[in-house]
Amino acid sequence: MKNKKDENTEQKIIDTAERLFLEKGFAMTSTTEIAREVGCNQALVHYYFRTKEKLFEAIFEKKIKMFVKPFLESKDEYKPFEERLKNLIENHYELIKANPKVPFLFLNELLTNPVRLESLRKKIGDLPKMLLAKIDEDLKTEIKKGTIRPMNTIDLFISILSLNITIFLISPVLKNIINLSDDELNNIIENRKNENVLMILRCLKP
Amino acid sequence: MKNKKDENTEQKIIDTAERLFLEKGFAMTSTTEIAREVGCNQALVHYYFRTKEKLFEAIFEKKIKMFVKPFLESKDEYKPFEERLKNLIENHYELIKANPKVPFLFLNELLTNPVRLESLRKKIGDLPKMLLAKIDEDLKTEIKKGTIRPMNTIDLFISILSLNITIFLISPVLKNIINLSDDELNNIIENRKNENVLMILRCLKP
DNA sequence: ATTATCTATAGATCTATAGATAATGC
DNA sequence: ATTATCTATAGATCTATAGATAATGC
Repeated sequence: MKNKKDENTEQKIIDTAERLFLEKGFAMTSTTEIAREVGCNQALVHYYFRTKEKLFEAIFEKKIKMFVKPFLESKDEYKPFEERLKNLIENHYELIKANPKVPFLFLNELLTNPVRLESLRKKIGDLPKMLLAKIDEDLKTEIKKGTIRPMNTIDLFISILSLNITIFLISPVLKNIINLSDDELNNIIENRKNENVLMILRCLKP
Repeated sequence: MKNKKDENTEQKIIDTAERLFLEKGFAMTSTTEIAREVGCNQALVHYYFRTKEKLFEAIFEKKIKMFVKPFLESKDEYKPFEERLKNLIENHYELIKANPKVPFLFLNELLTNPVRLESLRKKIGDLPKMLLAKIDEDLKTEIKKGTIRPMNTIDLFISILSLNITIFLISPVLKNIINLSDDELNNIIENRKNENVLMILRCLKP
């Protein structure tokens, strides 16, 4: 699993760094440790990526793109609002499920490093506002029609994000503290997608 | 604000350490930095607390107790289930609102340091399971009565936690990325308590 | 020739402690 | 006398680079 046999060293470094950064964050991962796990010497990590910061940024940016991309490819535009919303929630959930440690990485690095937050803002610019505005339009139309209770788009957004990310943020802690088996945890995770959709759709009702 | 004039040095060290640990986590805060901000030399931090780890643990434990305590003092037992639940959500929300950086501290330290997670588990033991069991009893009764749809207690718990913590976890990021003013952010935070109660109560309906 | 890998090391932390000196309490 | 504070320093990292050597591509 870890070593696709003929992976070159540069790729091995990226993969190992990604794994360690996701596990422990930037600050707690040293280039020495990355090199040790790759099985090369520490200087080689710097040969390929010059600095630990640049190595991290390459990985961080890849993850950001992975999480932004699906929201740019908007489809289903002809379907009714509720169905589009359901798809949005489910796709978002599946994306996180496939990358369960990414939410913590984003949170950790954006909260502890103001420079990183600032550079993210510069990179994505108005994108979040535009996406929100798009949903806002839809929502306002539905509210006018009376099919949805009056509410702010930002609140809807926060509700979805809250429900979708938290289970993945806390699952290692939950597993340990409540003493859950792998199966029990998987059941919970499996079940939550529907639970989240249900909660959001119900909360929209007038 | 920062210096209650005649605070002694030991207390100043605790307060400063708490502030820095909450801001940047254990790993990214050095005893050198704590001392610098306190205005003493670095050796003094170790004089009072011997190790950085012990200093952190003192603070961490205080925060854990602060968050566990309200759930041990269960009152309102005569009131109807929905009202008790509403109070629980609101009290939990207010507690986090008063300590908005604590959720990140817990998450960060419990996820990146397995030893800390293990020692927390040992300390609080069966408590979480017992609290869940208590809610479970209530919930089962209500489900039997038909006042609440069939659902798992753990899912209810996760929903509440998700909705209550996330806004505080993400607010610095949100503020920057969506470019919110302090007032706008405060409005959102003010509004979410009701929003969360509404969502949870609605999701319980049969 | 060029690229990949290694050894060695400078320079910057950081934690923790030893031992000296100043302040305080009796 | 005891407690609080300081200076100095050992020892352990860690990042980044210089310069040597091995492997590869033409």
